[in-house]
Amino acid sequence: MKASTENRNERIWATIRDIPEGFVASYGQIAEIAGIPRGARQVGYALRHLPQGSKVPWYRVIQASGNIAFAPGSDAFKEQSKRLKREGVAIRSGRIDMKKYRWQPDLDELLWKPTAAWDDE
DNA sequence: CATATGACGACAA
DNA sequence: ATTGTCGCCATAT
Repeated sequence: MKASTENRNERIWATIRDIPEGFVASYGQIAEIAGIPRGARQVGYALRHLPQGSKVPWYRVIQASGNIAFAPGSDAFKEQSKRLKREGVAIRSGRIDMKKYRWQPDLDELLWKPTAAWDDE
């Protein structure tokens, strides 16, 4: 099987699982922490392939611009907005204030999961 | 091996 | 603030 591929997605999902409630992260940010610099689109790919019923907080991942990746008005868009608001993340005109809600992992936090940030081999 | 695709991102007009 | 272009990276055909 494609072990490398699955590992990549696993890493991405694991990283997303670390986003604390009430905060969000951009696709690029997740990619970087997961060890795939410039791999924002890969995060999108991984999310799109999320197994049903997974507990990964996919809705905490948004575009770097603060926008939700889904088309405004779409069901997915509504669902994501709903979940975020429920956690206390304010959405103004379909946009989120990154300055305020962007997840900023601490060094300590990263040290707890070294494999997520420093796996190069 | 060549193209097309996409839950992205940075930047120029 | 908006919109269009081009760059990126792994997959799918």
